[in-house]
Amino acid sequence: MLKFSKKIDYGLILLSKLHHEPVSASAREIAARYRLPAPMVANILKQLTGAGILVSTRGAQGGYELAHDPADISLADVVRALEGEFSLVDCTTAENTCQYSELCPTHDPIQAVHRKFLDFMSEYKIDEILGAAKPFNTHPAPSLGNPSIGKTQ
Amino acid sequence: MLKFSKKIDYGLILLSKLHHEPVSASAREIAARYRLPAPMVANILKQLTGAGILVSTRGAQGGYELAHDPADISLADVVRALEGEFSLVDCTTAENTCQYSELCPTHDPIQAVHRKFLDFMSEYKIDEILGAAKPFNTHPAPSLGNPSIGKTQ
DNA sequence: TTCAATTAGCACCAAATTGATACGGTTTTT
DNA sequence: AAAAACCGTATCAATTTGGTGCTAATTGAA
Repeated sequence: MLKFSKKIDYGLILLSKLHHEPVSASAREIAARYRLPAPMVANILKQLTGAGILVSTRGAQGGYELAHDPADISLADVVRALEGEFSLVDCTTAENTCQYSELCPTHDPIQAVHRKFLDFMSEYKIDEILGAAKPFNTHPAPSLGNPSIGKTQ
Repeated sequence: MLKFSKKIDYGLILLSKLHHEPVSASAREIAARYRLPAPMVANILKQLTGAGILVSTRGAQGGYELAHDPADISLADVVRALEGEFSLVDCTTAENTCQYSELCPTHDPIQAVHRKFLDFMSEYKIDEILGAAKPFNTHPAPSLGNPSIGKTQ
């Protein structure tokens, strides 16, 4: 489906937190603050670190910080870090060239749509997102810790 | 994940076919032509008809045709017809207002991203897609009938 | 008027993906 | 040493997706 996964949803919240409170914060702290599932938060932070978006400090008093200015990180970077190379349809990647591309009547135009989505996300730097985000969350969230309550369909 | 479902992928192929060969075509015919799974094609055509994008004629010699000029049908219409109202995250729809929107630091900016995606898809009329599509497929496709071969990840 | 073609509307199932958890290992500070 | 914290990986349940099947209603044609 055409939807952000929870990982991306959560990931943007975590980046927002790290941007507005630029002190090294541990996974446990952040999870507690936003009442998000702790192991998920840990996994997401690990992936963002692996992708070079965050830097980590190990050991006691360790934690995570932004590795770059948020103006240098695009939405596409975050998506790539958390769910792999963006691909609107399976036949967009070079290694997995669709063997029917010559026959498929919509191959070329769908590639064009793919590129437009990718360009949009690549130009959309997360400082735009984080800048508009509320600085931080004074009240700890209530019982359920899910920022996207209210299932669609 | 941020990806077109097969339904949308197939749906665009079917629309392309109905545009370039504007005679009423049956689900079986189209499925056979593009070597797509027949029941899937039938379901997709039914959904597109229900959404008013196609018109159907029942009975022998029946089939489907485009209901409108492709310049009047947007990518958003097709997505909505085949996988319901577009929603980048769960808390975008009015009925399902996220009860934590006041607390969630990224609620507002993510809504903005959602609207940008929706606007893009609403302005993207499918005549742009179908116009660039190859008129039709002279060779019947080989054995496997999947236009998106080559799985990503 | 009967028959075959075809859409309509379900209900169903299996495979893939996602959301979430667990655990043992390594690094660093105190 | 011990505690805090990250790292890697493996696992598991729930959801979604891709795909199928069946029965009824409709229509054109033999």
